[in-house]
Amino acid sequence: MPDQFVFWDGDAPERFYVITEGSVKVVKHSSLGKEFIIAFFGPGEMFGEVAVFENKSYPASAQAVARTRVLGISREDFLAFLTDRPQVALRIINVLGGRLRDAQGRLRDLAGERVEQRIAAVLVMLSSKLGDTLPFTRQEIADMAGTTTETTIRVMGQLRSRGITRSIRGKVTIIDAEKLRLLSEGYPRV
Amino acid sequence: MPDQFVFWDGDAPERFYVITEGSVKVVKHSSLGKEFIIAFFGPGEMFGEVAVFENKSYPASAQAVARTRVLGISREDFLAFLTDRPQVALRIINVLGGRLRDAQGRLRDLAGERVEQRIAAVLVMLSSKLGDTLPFTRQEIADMAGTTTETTIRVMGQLRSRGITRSIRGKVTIIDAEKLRLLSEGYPRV
DNA sequence: TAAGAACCATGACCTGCATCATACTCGCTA
DNA sequence: TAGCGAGTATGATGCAGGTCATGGTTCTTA
Repeated sequence: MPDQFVFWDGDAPERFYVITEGSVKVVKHSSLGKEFIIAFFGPGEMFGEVAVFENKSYPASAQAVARTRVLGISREDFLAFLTDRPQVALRIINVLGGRLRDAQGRLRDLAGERVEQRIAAVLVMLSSKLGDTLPFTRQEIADMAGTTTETTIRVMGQLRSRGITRSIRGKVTIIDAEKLRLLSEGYPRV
Repeated sequence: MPDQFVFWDGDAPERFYVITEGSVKVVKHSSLGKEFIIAFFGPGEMFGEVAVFENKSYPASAQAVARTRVLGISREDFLAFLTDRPQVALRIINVLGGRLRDAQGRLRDLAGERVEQRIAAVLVMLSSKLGDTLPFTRQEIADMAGTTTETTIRVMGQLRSRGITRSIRGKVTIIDAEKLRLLSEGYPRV
């Protein structure tokens, strides 16, 4: 179901999940309740596996967006499955490595760059996974870029007037991917 | 040698490293050259392994602090070593998982919290690895918290006058770990 | 088809923090 | 032991972007 939580930040990690249909956002809340979206996952992707491996409570919450089906796999089952399939372990290392790389890149962006650039970076990142049409509201984009809805609306207004994106209610279309990429890398006015 | 680089952001990943002596900081530079410290590693810890596994160029630079010795391990050697030692692979998954968890926690902090809180979070994180006396300058702490040296100095001045930390030239000592933890979690004035 | 709820948009204001400037202090080494 | 560089400290100033308020528009569902 939309908006239903698969697990909450702090829950004990009974199982991790693979998405068979729909998508899931992983969110963390700041001390004042502000939401920050750590990642979106779609069909075929897994989430929650870090907590399961470490056997520590989930470090974030997972919430379904749209109609979603997930497959839960228990810790024991998976560890047993893993130990005599080294190839799978290597694959997982790769997935984790990729996510770590992503997270660190975003860290740098959040720390050093300014909003316009951060929003551009989020859009680039999303379009690399989802293509040129992104099904997100400004609210959600704001939560991913670590800024406010209002600021995102203003920035996206400029992007539109510069012919870089177009958008209608809940959907953003990237027109000029190249300019967007330049922006995300810090070239001032493209 | 101090300040010497082990590898640079963008280099081809020939090997990854294990520290035998000294320590290493992993840094990324923003588009304007501002430095952001992603992680510090000490003896026994490895770094650069994500790039090696994925066989993509290093996503950040690694720079020695103090006198440091590292052991380099090549991609082929390690993959060969790994494939018939599933336990090692599991161990690596754990290490990566821990780092991912860290990175995501810091992401939320950078996005949602304000400087004082972010600096407190950095100090808490460091002290959990290094104990109560931290060998860092305000400059370095600033680079980890994603702020400026001046701001860090001001904030640390307040922390000192509130009896939470003490510090001399290049060293910070945590007096009241509990208050610091509360601060890092967002309790306003402790 | 009316009413409510999301979403988008814009203006006015204010503040946290970056930036710039200056100066003091400690530790090193020539 | 003088002098220089790195670290620490503090004030003045400016601005990016957060906050608050208000209104319009599209979607939904009763």
